[in-house]
Amino acid sequence: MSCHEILQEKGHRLTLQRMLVIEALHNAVRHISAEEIYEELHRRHPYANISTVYRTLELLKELELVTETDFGEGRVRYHVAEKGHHHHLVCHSCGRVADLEETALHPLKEGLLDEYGFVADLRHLAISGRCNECRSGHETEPKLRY
Amino acid sequence: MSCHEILQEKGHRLTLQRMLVIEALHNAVRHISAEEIYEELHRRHPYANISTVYRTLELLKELELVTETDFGEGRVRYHVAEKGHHHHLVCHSCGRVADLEETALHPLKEGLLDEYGFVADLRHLAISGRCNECRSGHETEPKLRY
DNA sequence: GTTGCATTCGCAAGTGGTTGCAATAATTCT
DNA sequence: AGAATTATTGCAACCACTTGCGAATGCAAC
Ligand SMILES: [Mn+2]
Ligand SMILES: [Mn+2]
Ligand SMILES: [Zn+2]
Ligand SMILES: [Zn+2]
Repeated sequence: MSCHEILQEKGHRLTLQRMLVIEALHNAVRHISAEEIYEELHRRHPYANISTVYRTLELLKELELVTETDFGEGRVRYHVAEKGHHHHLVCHSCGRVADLEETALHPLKEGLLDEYGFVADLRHLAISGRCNECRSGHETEPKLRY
Repeated sequence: MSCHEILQEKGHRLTLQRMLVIEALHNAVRHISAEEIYEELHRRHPYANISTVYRTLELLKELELVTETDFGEGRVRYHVAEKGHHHHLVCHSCGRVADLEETALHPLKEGLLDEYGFVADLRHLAISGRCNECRSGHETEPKLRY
């Protein structure tokens, strides 16, 4: 079911602002920031305010329609949930961002459940560290791809 | 070796401001915020500015003398590394904060190293989710203990 | 269509944290 | 000790994000 439908079904209004935020999220190639979403929104609706972007993102997060990920940039990035749940390995040395299957964290999730009865909420995580390329001395140019 | 000694050894100056920040960190019972550190600093050095607190914390993080943890409060908390490295389970339902042995994340760390050659930097993590008490319906009063 | 009510929005102010810059303080050199 | 050099600080402005509030909007009842 689409974001639009879920929003309406739960009794939220499908305003132009919200539709444009959702569209920006869907059009994003990878992970998009609030500021980038706002740029899209502002182009087509100049009176819109960035606080509406943040409020819409908050709502979409609550409904689990988007995930929020902190890549350590000083700003956070968003991704529509229906495009898939994966995690990331962020190298603090070269800046490279690698994808990590969601299943890579299943053992941890199960361990916390078995030993602590704790249901961990691990979605769209960014784990920082040092990547294989940097460790083996092949210092390549940092290519940030969020 | 103490924070003071390591700081000086690496050629950093041991100013009154820095000593008071370090003292506040050491006196803290659990995890202390920048604002709380600043209150201590300001009491004994009224001209000091909070940006000095942030800059000192930044320096101590780089030297791996303190760890930073985001408990999801909207502000971040600090802990001197020599008091021990543990992680936390934060319940988003009741607010309870439980300690998690560092070893609980060792399997993940090893898995990432073996399969991706990635050396993950997992220190003083806060994992959010739903705790055992909340899951079993015994809704107790939320006791935040950072 | 008009009225009434709840939701959403724009705006401005606030929060936690960072940064550029000029003044100050510590360290090194003479 | 005094001068030159460098690190550190205080201050103000800024950044990402949040929030209170009054105005606008959407929606349902008449
Ligand atoms: Mn992703
Ligand atoms: Mn801790
Ligand atoms: Zn790397
Ligand atoms: Zn709980």
